Amino acid sequence: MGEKNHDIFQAISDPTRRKILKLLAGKELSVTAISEHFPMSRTAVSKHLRILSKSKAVIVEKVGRETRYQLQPGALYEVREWLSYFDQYWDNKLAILKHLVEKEEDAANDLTAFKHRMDQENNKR
Amino acid sequence: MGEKNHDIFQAISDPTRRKILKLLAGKELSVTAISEHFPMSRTAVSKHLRILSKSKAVIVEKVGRETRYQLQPGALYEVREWLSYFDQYWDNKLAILKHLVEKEEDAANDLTAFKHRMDQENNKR
DNA sequence: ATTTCATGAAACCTTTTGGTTTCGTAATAC
DNA sequence: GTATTACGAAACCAAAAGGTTTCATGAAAT
Repeated sequence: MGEKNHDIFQAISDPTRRKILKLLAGKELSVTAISEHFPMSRTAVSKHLRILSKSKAVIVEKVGRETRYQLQPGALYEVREWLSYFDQYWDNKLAILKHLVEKEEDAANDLTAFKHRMDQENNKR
Repeated sequence: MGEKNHDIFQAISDPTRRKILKLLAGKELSVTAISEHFPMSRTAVSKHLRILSKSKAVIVEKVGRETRYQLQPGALYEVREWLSYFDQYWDNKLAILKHLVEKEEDAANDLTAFKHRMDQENNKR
């Protein structure tokens, strides 16, 4: 399986991996704990986790004899960024609007806050 | 190549296909026109187009002897939706900031542009 | 009518992907 | 100390992905 794969798009292209990411949302889980949710071998799940790890979508932490995986949502930023390019071409304006109203108002505020912090970061350099 | 593939995540996992989608943003293009942008055969590009078509990310229109492809951004909604699930875990602002810093100014500019679009959308309401 | 152009279908090839089973090893439990 | 647990590495495999070349066909141009 891909050893040099750092591509987040590739990482989330597999349904099993997408499911793993959702599983890890909020809680840190061990390999065995994760693999219990899937009808495949632990080893197979472990490989998926490696791929997710290479793409920085999760981070690894060794705790005793377990390997705990944790979600790192920041890696999804690249996808979000790519998607946003198409915002202007989105023909289904109602869909966008609905989305914005329901889910992205908070995000907008967060982004504003970021912008501020970014500016501060930039000024330091 | 995948004959029964309807998965938009799979469709956008390939960099060539992502580039094609950007190419098609705004303008309708023929197979030959599209393939001129890539270092591979026209046939290969044609296959990518079929995959994009199966995932509904583009629509086909026959015009005389050419086949014109057109972006259908609505297909990306599923991805957007999936991503939005992680919004709540994104409040790990340091992670995002880290990403931004790593990506330097470009990301910052993109963020600004994003913010702008958000404001515009919000003003419409 | 003939040639040229735009394209898809088919056959083919190599690499990658997603899975398996087996085995080794380090940490914990007994 | 021995057994058990948690895991990864390795070898292997079938299928899918991504590309190629060749050929057939329909539309447009000459």
